[in-house]
Amino acid sequence: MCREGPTAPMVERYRMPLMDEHALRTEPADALLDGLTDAQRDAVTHTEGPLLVLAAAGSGKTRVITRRIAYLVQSGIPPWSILALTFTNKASGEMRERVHALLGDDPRLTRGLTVTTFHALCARLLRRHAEVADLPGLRPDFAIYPTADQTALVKRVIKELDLSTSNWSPRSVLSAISNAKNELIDAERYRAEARDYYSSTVAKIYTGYTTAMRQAGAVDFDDLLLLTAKMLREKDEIREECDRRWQYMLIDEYQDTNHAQFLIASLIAGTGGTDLTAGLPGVDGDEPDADAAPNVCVVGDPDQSIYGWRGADITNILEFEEQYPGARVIALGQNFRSDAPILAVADSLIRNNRRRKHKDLFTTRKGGEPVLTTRCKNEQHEAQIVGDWFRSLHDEGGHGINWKDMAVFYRTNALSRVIEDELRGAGIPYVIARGTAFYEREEVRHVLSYLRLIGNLSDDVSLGRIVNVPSRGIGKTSLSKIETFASRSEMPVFGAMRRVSEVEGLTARSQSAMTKFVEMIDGWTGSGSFMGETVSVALSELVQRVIQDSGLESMYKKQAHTSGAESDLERLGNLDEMVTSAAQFEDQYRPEDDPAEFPGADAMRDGAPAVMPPLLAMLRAYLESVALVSDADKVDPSQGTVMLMTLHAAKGLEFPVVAMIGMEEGTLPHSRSAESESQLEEERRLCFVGVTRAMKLLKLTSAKYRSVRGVPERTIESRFIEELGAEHVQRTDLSDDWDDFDQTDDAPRAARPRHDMPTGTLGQIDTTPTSLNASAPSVGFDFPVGSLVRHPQFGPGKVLSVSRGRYARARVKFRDAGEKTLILEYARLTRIG
DNA sequence: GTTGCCAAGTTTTTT
DNA sequence: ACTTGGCAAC
Repeated sequence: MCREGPTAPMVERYRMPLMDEHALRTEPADALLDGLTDAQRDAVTHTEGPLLVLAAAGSGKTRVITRRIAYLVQSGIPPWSILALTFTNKASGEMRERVHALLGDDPRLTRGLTVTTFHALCARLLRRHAEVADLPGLRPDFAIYPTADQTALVKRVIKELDLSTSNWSPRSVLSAISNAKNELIDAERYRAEARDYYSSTVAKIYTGYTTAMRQAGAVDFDDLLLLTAKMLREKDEIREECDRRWQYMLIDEYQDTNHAQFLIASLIAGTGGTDLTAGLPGVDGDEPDADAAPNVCVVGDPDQSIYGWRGADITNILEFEEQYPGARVIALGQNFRSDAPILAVADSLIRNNRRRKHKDLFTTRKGGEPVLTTRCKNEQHEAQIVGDWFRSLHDEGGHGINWKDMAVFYRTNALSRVIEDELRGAGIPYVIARGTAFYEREEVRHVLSYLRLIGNLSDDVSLGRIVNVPSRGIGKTSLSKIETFASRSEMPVFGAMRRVSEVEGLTARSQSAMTKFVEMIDGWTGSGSFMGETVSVALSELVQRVIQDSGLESMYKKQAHTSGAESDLERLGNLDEMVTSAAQFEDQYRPEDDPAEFPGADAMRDGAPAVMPPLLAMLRAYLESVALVSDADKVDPSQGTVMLMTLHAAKGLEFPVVAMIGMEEGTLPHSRSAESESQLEEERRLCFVGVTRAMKLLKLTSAKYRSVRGVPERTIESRFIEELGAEHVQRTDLSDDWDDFDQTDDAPRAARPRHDMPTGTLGQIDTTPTSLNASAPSVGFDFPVGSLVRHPQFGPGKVLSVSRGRYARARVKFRDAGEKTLILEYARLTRIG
């Protein structure tokens, strides 16, 4: 994507010599093109020049993308010159895996291949170049603050400006700031452009927030994009390095890119679209000519654009052809996923969007079941209808459907609760795709704050969160004294604690408490040495020590003991899960996969990474990966359980059986989208995404009464139900059928076996949470490795490993439900065979 | 400095 | 319904 001269075609300049050098195959294997439609084949083999692939739902998009990458490599393109960008870690992980599977084991074919998310790429680039990027206050060891910390910080800033947090709600201010950042407007420009009282106040908060973030050595999600765009724009040598390296670029879900992402992609691609970069230093404003047109391939579907609220700019995809004149456009319209009735219904629905390029959805598949819609009495009834439906599909003699082939989608997370209750009661195993929720739990956030502080001792926000958790005698007053001292002497709070004796007005008691705190942290870091450069102390060990030494574990144990509450035991389980997650990270951590590692460039660099102790490097990488997880990342269809998720999280997935609940005005479309036609259209696309996930069976339900914050409210059926058309829809109305409801509520349900074990939940797919039961068997049951066991929920399985101790865990591979880690004390395992 | 209780606001979706 | 923050008692 270099534009060195208009005469020499890219192919010759870059491809030929490299082919010799690597002695790779010159003819891509035909296998890569097997079984593709003509359109798919075109998309795979179009390697040079800009390409837009309009991939309708279910049109085999992933297949095309992965084969295209493999095809490039087999054509002799060096893998390290290929950059594939996605939005979620899950998507990038899958893509990487599938490409590797296509290319086989030869490391020459995959070395340096960059498949990652926008945010992860930006994080790596920023770390690598922080020192030379001239971004004020940005240090290479920055932390990435999740929403909770952003809110805390913004709140502090608002208070410091003597504004009231009720007039200036941190949430809305933060969203204003976020919107600005997505438009690449930094605090300075925001202030310059502020005209009214509101925006000039937000400008002040924005400025204060940015300063506070940098002081804490942190950035937020939006900063990753904003700062990277800025860096690439202003630093010619950095931009050119990227430009030179990544000759072939691929962007998935292009309809979801926002302005910042668009610019980053354009800058790396090497031709920033004339209007965007005109006048910027280092970028000439020439019309991109045909030879210099970058090899950028974007894949997306405007009908699946559902992130407008996050700044996604649908015009990026609609105007791709204008940005890159001469771009090839390939439409993938044939659907390989859904039966005809589902597709027909989806098409009928999406035709109601006026701002849209129509494209035909078609399938050659015949037959299929009609789409079912059911109007229910209330949300409990609705949940029961769904549960019963799943149960009957599963139990159907001989050819029942596996739980893992069923899913429930809903507009808002709050709707999951009733479904959970129902499925749990009906003994149907389920898992909620809620990746972020795990990391937002109080106890998990505490551990992460400790870890962040360890990874970056100037992270004052993290310090503030845990310095007195559990209570260790460093309360508000002494903390504010040390904070004042710290800001006066311009050092981090933790540094100030080292010099606690110089701080005036501290009691001897709090002085010694602080000294003890410093010693504890130093103990974990080996006083900053992180056990040196060679000894690799396991990350999970560090996490374990933090959990124990900090007193967090005993704090929750004590609470669990006194309260006996389920939530406290859950917390202990989650602490354990932290150790497991760190161990998992260790296993898959490969520092050489860092996309910011440029081949050949290492010798030139003198940054921190080279001297960083391995444990510290791993810790930081771990924290980064944790900061960037999403709901969608946690969806694992191999589980033998029903999946529950939001419509947003459902994008990119498919299930034979789908239930969409809450099909009501105000829920879907959501009431907050009532303001404008374009928001309504986005809701319709959201519905469209849900419908097109279904392969065989689809049921949409609504409740006549739904309780909002405890108050039952009468609802109106969603307009989208009507828009599905009548031809392929079978409607059922059970909302007035009180007698029947009473019956089904009591008799059949009572007769049905009830299982009181909670099912996998709590955000972590791989964890089986504890169930609390007074009559839980005491530990001491013997489950040797290899023994066969039965779990009331997950059925038969085999023990893979057992740990000893108070919360002894067993790793069990279930026949139907996959591998799970169970806490023996609560898991009610029985031995069989 | 710590703990516990009551009032208030809160919910759309997520990297 | 459920968390969060402020305030009073210990």
